[in-house]
Amino acid sequence: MGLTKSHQFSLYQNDIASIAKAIGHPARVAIIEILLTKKNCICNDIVDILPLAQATISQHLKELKTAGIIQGTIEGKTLCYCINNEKIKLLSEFLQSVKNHQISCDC
Amino acid sequence: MGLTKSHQFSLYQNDIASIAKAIGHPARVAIIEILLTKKNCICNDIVDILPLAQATISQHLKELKTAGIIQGTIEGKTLCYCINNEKIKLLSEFLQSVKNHQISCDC
DNA sequence: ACATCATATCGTAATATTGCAATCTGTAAA
DNA sequence: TTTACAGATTGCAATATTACGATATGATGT
Repeated sequence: MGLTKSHQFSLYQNDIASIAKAIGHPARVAIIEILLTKKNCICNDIVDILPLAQATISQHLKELKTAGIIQGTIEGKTLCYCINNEKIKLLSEFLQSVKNHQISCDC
Repeated sequence: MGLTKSHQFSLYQNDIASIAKAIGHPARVAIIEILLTKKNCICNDIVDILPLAQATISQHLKELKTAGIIQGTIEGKTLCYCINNEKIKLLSEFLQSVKNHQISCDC
């Protein structure tokens, strides 16, 4: 036990969940916010900004990358990260449909 | 170690993260979808629909409730769950701002 | 009162996540 | 080539999550 039964759920449900899960940590929300303040790409000041060790941030970046939320390209000595809107859109549309399907509720 | 450094991040960042985290499991995405198919409230068929034990589903419902995504009211013998749009909106608006801030990127 | 049904809670095992120091890798400057 | 820097990876400890059987709780019907 303790193993998530992913195979029991649809591809879509797993996809939505993995995007949301990637956003589900304050450090990763912070990273996304930092990526937005920089014009487009950021070449890693993140370590200086956030109160976490370099190894930890590298790990969080990897998770965001694995979930497809950010992309990184090597640019000489440094890495250049930016947000991939595809996944953001997918989750956004899911939330939109939740809002739309919502009917008056007495709860 | 192993303890998330929540206090190092803003209330907003923690809030967004906890909403996303709650959605970050396929079973919980499935539960949300089920709640949408029922007109407004659902009086627990979830256990019959999902391939998980009753205890597990109860736990997932609790997490969604703790995150503020769903609300439950007792209705005689059964419980009546429905979605609370406030939190959905908050995360939705965050994603919207991510999309809006996005500027052309060469990555 | 008793049985029944719907859910919650407890206890526990398996697995995943978080965080960091230390170390490795690859690029660029000296 | 040596040095220095930016990141990634590894190894490990602490903690959290997932899942479920068993049991508790609480309301309804008999």
